[in-house]
Amino acid sequence: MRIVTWNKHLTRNSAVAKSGTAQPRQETRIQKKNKELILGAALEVFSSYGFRGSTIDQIANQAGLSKPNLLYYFPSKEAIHAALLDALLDTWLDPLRALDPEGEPVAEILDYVHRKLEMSRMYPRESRLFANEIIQGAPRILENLEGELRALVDEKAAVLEDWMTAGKIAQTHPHHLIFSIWSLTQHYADFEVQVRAIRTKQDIYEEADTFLQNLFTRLLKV
Amino acid sequence: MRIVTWNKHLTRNSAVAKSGTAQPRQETRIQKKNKELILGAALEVFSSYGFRGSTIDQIANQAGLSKPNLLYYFPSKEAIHAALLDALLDTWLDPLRALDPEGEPVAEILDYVHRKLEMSRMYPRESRLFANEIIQGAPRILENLEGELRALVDEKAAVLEDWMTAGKIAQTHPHHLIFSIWSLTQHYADFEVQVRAIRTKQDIYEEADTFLQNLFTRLLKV
DNA sequence: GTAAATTTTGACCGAAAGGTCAAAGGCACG
DNA sequence: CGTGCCTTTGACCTTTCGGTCAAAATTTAC
Repeated sequence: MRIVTWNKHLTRNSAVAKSGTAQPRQETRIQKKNKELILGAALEVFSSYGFRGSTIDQIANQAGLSKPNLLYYFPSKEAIHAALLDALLDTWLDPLRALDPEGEPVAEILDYVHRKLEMSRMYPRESRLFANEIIQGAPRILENLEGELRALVDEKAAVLEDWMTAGKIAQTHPHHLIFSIWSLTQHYADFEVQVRAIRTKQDIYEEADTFLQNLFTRLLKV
Repeated sequence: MRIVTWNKHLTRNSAVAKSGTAQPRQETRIQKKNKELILGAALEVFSSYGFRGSTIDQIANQAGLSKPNLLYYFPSKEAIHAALLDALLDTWLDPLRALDPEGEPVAEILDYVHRKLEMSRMYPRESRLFANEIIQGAPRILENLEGELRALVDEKAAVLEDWMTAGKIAQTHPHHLIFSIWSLTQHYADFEVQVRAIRTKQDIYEEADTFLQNLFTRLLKV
């Protein structure tokens, strides 16, 4: 995925003026700090209100910066959003990538479920950021879904299918098996408000883990 | 849930002037037509962009009305949204209400799954309207979630628990069983773009139905 | 310590958004 | 066929929003 870093002020810096070639001068400590600050604030805001529902002022406010100052680091609201999705999309799929074709089938899948649930527990805002984006038609990441994501899923679905053919796990639809893992685990992050409105209990994720491990154990048993 | 119908023009109509009591004059045919038109358009727009991401102009445009004309029927953007959620919340829970304590346990649950999936297939926009609202913290329906919804879920969870105690279905966490049905079925509506990006196939819902029936059959088997 | 570069800010701009209003255009009914 | 209510509209108002800019403040590099 394309990394978005056209810093206005960096394109007219001394490196360019002196050498004529546009080799990006390295980030200053302030730049690094503030970009992280902004992305953190943007995650908070975008995940709560969606792209169109969020304002630059909200993000700047959350980050403790003035609006023009924020726009000094990112050229537009779009750019912040893109940078966030960009950074996230990669790490978000790590649990699925970790599914090992050489491992013990049932354990691999149960591990995947566990890791994915852990992602919901640790990074609910990230989960909601994606959820918001996808519910609203994924205008900014459709390409990635049809490209990278689809390729990865197809690859892993093939692994699952092999396991089924080999009689290591029960026959089901491999793609829908993956969908089911996503939906079940992400539900606890994306619909957290609803879950907590109904089930007022501290350790929701512990209950969920027990429930899901049992569910998939039963589903996969040959 | 409170019904929202303070039509500015109806509060100063002749019925009031003549009798002194505020008995709402019945809706004209034009009012009925246009209100439906507006709610339909609003569903389309709100479900695509969320509340804050949608504009009155978009809705008016979609409905083929001018903005002031739309605001003649509903006093504000808020009011349209409230009316939509209001009407929907009720019917959305019908499948769960239909779960019959006297029925055959496994069949009842499998039917519920089927009905819920059918809702996703027939009313994906309604599903996304809720999803948008809940992901963004459910600011407008939190009360309903903690009230009506929770009561209904608790009631049905008790039924499930009875079935488990009686050995009619396998032991699991009843609340999470309900959550799992919601998440699995709604996923196909809410994340439709993602599902279709990965699985380019016409009859996704047929596949899903087969998959889910199998999943819950296995989960519930004693 | 000073010159150059980086960072921050207040003032400002044009467009879009939610909503109002008065007046005009229809419609229904005696 | 005219009177009174219902419906529609264009013009307008205020606030919010995304973004710019020039100048001031601060850091960095020598």
